[in-house]
Amino acid sequence: MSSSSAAPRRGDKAEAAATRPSMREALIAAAFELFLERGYEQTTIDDIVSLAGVGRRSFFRYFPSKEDVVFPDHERCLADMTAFLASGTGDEEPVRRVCDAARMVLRMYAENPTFSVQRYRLTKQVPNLRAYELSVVWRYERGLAEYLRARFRGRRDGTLQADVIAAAVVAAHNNALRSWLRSDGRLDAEVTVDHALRSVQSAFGTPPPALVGTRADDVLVVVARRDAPLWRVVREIEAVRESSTD
Amino acid sequence: MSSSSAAPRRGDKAEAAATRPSMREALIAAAFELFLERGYEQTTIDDIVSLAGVGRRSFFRYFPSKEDVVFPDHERCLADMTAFLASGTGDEEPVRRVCDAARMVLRMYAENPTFSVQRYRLTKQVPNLRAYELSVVWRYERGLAEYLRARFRGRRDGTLQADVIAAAVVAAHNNALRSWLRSDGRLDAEVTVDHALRSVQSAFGTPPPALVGTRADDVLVVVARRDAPLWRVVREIEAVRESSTD
DNA sequence: GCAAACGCTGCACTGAGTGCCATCACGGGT
DNA sequence: ACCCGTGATGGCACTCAGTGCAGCGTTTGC
Repeated sequence: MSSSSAAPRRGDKAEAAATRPSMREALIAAAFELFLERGYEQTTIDDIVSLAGVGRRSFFRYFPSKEDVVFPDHERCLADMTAFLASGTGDEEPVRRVCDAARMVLRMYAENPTFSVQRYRLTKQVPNLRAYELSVVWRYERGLAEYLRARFRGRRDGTLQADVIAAAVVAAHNNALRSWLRSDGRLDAEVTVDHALRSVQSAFGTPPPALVGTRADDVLVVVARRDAPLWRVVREIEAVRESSTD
Repeated sequence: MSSSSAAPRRGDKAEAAATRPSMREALIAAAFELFLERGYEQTTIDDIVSLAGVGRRSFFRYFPSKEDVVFPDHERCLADMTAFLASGTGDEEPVRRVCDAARMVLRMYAENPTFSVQRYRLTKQVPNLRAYELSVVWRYERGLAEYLRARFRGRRDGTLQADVIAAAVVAAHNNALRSWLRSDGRLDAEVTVDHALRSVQSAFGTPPPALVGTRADDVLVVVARRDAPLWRVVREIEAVRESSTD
């Protein structure tokens, strides 16, 4: 969604509320038209505003910098994600929660496949845009990390765990996202990201149920319910190993 | 090492090879003097070059952008790290190897504590520099990920695992690095980073040994050597579960 | 109908970054 | 000793992103 979905019909005053930022949309459309035609760096702000038929100063009213026009929806998405994380009751499984937050972000990409692919190709070859994207991704990662830090408060190495898990979730998400963007429609975004996140979730998740761990000399014997979450098993193994080996 | 360690004595022609870029050092010194005195954004290139007593054009001969002068040593460090990763025989434990690479980077920070702390304070409050630092960190992360991808070639979800582990290593490294930079000398850099990396290493390490997994009805029985890397155990469990439950 | 507010525009200015050419120091060759 | 090629430097002019300011037209509230 975001950028190009809303048609920029103008004139009617009743639509002002719904189509308020028609100028914004026009600028985005003009910018991408030129970026795709002659490249990002070969396009100046003047080119964009003259194609959109607006004043140069207006561009910077809607976008603080030239890079921002390429990521028009991330500000809102980031706010959505933060709101989602804050909306919890506090007793959810933290790792699952941040994975769900990542899935939200993916959904935003998946809503506008063609736009996302175009932007991907653009950012892939323009160092400036790549750098900007990194700072965007960093803010997502900070959002996840802050949430986890709060949830892990008091836990040993809580902030370390939080930062590492946030980074792993973002990396998995991006890996899957890029696979999908490169696949040209042959992959399903949700499935791809689910798979990637599941591997992170199983590595770091720390859910509920039961399991028994026993140690005999230099062999470890574990008996677990087949439906036990993998990570619970791992934690039990860890506990047994540390109580003995250390 | 890096910036300010080499004394910029000039004149002797025999030293030309060793002290070649004395101008580079002068520019870095002038830049930091002004950055610390009046701030990064309040300092123009003209201010720097006039303090250093050189022509404006020469600045851009040594630094492609204003941001680069803040990170004068990363280019070399990145090359060192890449060379280190490439220098292996190929039979090292991959995760340990990338952790060692991260330790190399830390050592570069630790060699110039005061410089590193100054830069940290600068980048923390200048968004522009923060963004630039992200792109630097990203290149380190890509270096690690590329190495792991090569080592994991053929493994199921190899690139995914590689990206996630690289991200986790970088996150752990940065978490520890920042703790150290904030600690004002009260922490030991090596110890702090070692601790952080060890937690990642134990979570993702996948070294040598053996393990047996068996399934009986709705119960899973796992027998593993006590020194088996945790992750290897998890992978076996995963394999058994998927082959049955799916 | 008026006034305050808001959105849009143009203009002039700063500062980063680049291309081009003149200059100068140096080392090698004659 | 002289000349010349090379490379490092400096100066100049230019493009372009981004900002502050002032003017102006439209909308909105009273």
